[in-house]
Amino acid sequence: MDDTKYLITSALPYINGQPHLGHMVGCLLPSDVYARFMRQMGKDVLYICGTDEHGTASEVGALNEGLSVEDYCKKYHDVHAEIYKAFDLSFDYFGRTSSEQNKEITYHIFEQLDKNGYIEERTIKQVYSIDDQMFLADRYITGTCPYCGYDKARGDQCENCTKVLDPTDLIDAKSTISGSGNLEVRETKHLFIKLPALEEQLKKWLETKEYSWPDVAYSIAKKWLKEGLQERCITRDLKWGFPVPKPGFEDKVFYVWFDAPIGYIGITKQWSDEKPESRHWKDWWLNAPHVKHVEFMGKDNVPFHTITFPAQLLGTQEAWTQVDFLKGMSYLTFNGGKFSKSEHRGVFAADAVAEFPVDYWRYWLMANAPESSDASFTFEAFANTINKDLNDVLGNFINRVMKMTTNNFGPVVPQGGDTTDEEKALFTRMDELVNNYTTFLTELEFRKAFATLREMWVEGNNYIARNEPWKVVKTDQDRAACILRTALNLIRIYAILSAPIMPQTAAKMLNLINVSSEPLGWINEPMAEALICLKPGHPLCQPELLFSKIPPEKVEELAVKYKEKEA
RNA sequence: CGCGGGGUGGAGCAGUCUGGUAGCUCGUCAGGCUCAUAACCUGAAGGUCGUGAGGUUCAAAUCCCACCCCCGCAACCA
Repeated sequence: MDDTKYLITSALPYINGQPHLGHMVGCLLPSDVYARFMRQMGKDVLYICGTDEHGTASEVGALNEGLSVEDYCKKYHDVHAEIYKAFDLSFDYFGRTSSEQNKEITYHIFEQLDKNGYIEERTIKQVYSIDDQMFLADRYITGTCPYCGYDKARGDQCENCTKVLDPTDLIDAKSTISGSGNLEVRETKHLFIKLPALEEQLKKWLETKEYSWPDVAYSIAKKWLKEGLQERCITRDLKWGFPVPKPGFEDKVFYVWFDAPIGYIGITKQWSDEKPESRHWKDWWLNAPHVKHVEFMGKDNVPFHTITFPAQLLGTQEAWTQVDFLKGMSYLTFNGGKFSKSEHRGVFAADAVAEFPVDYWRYWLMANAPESSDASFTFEAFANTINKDLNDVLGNFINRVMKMTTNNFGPVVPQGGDTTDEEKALFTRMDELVNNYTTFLTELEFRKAFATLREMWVEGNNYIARNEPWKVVKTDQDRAACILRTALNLIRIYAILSAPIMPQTAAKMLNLINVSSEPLGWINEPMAEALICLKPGHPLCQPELLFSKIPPEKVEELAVKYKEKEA
């Protein structure tokens, strides 16, 4: 008996701002599809996500909206939660990094690191904004680049000439928060995690992942180690965050990237605290060798999940669950460029669900997921796929089979006829495809998986076209009954296999053929059995269209509306 | 400058690790069918795989070298 438990986490979306399609496809959707798939496979799954709330950006965001940071974060936490619910993300718990539970675990991990000698104090010089009454991260300072004269150079780097800068290099430096030029350099004391001391341990651990992690993830991690790790500052001079529990640092908080990944653990504890009698967070995180941790994230997050967070855990010298498999996604671009909130370019998740059914988005995004390289979203491509794959191939198959059946045999699975070589050929082909599909999903090869799912739909149309039941029914009722019965059984298979990517559509499909969606398992038996599951006489519902096409006018309208094309 | 990823028929991708007559989806064209959402099925045309009359090899999209282009990263933005 397989007692492996699967801990599935999606990178925690940052609280500040609305999630867009890039966020959805970068970690949220793939993790959901995987979690749903694994649950259908009968695995013990815990799927965790939440909002990442600390950092300067929330403080600034709150300031701009005239809210306290607490209220601001609460507000946007709810916004995120609502959107993800609309996208049918099936989190077991959607928590917050600002929770008490996360604070508790962050403190514990910090104290262990400190006790084990992995923390050191350093005094650094940092720019202080007198008018903002706060220290500014280099990013939050702009001025004129001393090398190229670009007047919007940031304190860490000039985007124009790409030179790496020190904020004190800037001419006429200003705070991006208030615009004030009233800045001065002050000394400030901070805590650093001694990553170099953990380098050897980390390297050893990482090497065990060479063949199980995707190339992108492994090579990014290896690059960091190759260049040599540096001590990393884990505290900040901010008000919003967890106060540092160390004498002399009470007025500082932890750096957002210190407590954000710990959030996976803290949120698990939020989950278990709701039902302490039956849920135990430690079963998933501490001394839990049977847990496989699968993480999903965008490629920008990879170093934090492969280097800094694992190092934090290693340094405690406790047996925390580390990442076993990690799926790093590339970026989805909008018409070749970046999604940009400030320029209103791109489609935000909330817009998306207002325009089309969620399953359209889920299907398109996953079938075209940016796995090996960045992918581009355009409404034209989107409409193309929805019209072709969902309407013409899948939707039409279901509709033609349902109508032909009810018109000729009434609303029941027809009786008569025995399986012939035609059906046996179909069984063989479908066995192969289902097997491939399951393997691709297990290995998180999403594009390949959904191309295979589509192939199964095509196979259904193929079977119908070859056997021509509309002709046969005039001469041989029994044979026609067998063909349609087999086709109706295909609908059941399609529903079950489509459920991870299109849960609502899958439920509708099962409704049409009067099959309960509870519990929803996987197809593990051979097709010779699976395709005779619906027996003659089983009642059917009235045919109903599952999808509708996106007309060219709509594509044009949306392209303009979302500035894919200039109006 | 450095690092990572990418550059394959009109579009989007697979194949590259383990070298051996270039594959898939869309689109296009032709045919079939008419049960079905003018949907479905079949077939065809179309590329020599960023560049180099580079290297290795009997053989390179696949290995090596140089260069070009695109995207991203560069550790106090998350």
